[in-house]
Amino acid sequence: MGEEVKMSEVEIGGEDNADEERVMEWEVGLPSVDDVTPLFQALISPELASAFSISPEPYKTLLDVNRASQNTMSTIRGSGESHAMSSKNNFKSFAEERSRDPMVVEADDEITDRDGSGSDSRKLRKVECAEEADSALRTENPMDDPAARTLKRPRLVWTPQLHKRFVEVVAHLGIQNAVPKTIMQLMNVEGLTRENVASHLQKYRLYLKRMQGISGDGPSSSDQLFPSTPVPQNLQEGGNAGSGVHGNEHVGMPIPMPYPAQGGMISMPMPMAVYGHMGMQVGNQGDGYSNGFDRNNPYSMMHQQRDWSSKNFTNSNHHNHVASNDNNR
DNA sequence: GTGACAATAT
DNA sequence: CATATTGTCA
Repeated sequence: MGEEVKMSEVEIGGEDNADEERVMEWEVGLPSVDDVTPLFQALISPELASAFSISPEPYKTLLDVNRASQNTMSTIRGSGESHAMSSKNNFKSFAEERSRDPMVVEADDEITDRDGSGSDSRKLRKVECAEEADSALRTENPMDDPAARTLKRPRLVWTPQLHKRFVEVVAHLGIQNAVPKTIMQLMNVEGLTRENVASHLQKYRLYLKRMQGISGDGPSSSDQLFPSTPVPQNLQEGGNAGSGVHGNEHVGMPIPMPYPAQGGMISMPMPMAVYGHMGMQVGNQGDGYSNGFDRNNPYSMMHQQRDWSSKNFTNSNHHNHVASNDNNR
């Protein structure tokens, strides 16, 4: 009890950084397949990756961890709410201004080489700095343990990539076999809990139900089940950690992903496709294959609600929720 | 005040 | 495991 009252998030008003309004309806925003088709282009060809022997997840070096934790500020909104706010609202201004500004083109961040050497001058960068500092303030506590396990983990944000992964897995399992536990395992995304999946699955099912109920324009009309996951082209593939090379640590390849995919994308896709912002975390930039979500930290996004349908640009700063790359499974 | 998400409880 | 409820944010 004490002061769980949020200090002044409302009065700040800066919270509206990017999510102006959520349009909802996943289908919305998904143009016709025709529209998206031409846009097709893989960020990095799997073969190319293989050719270069790019490893998805070689190993977690101390450096990585360190870096990750550094960038992994995350506003742990579950536990400590009070302290964080004060300094946060400071850079909030930037966020607000930026997001409101329609011509925010400079947001185009290149993930190519940004180890933070000396190319920081963007406002965004500044924001990051602020966040960083902020997190530092909170994080400098005695517990040096990078894992921060027992702490409540931040709210999971289902990024398009993550969702895509989810859908794929469900598709492969078949709706009938798609149960939280299995899905979670197949997704093989560390940090993802069964609860997370269950919750999302619930929503997903609702979505499916809604779809077939209404309209009937479903893929197969009476046949329930869902879309073959058209999977948006841009983020398509690549997200999969296992490019075939070196099996993952344990468990090994989760999903073979046999499925057709681009060959016959049907219809009724998911919403999360078009929007290409992503200010993904860091941590694996060196790997060279940073494309989609990291199989290690599903939480790499900004704060909480999604703007998937909204403006895609806005790279956003939001807060970074993140939960270190650790999990207590 | 409403809607939506994710988390949590049943 | 599925569903219902709650909490939080925009």
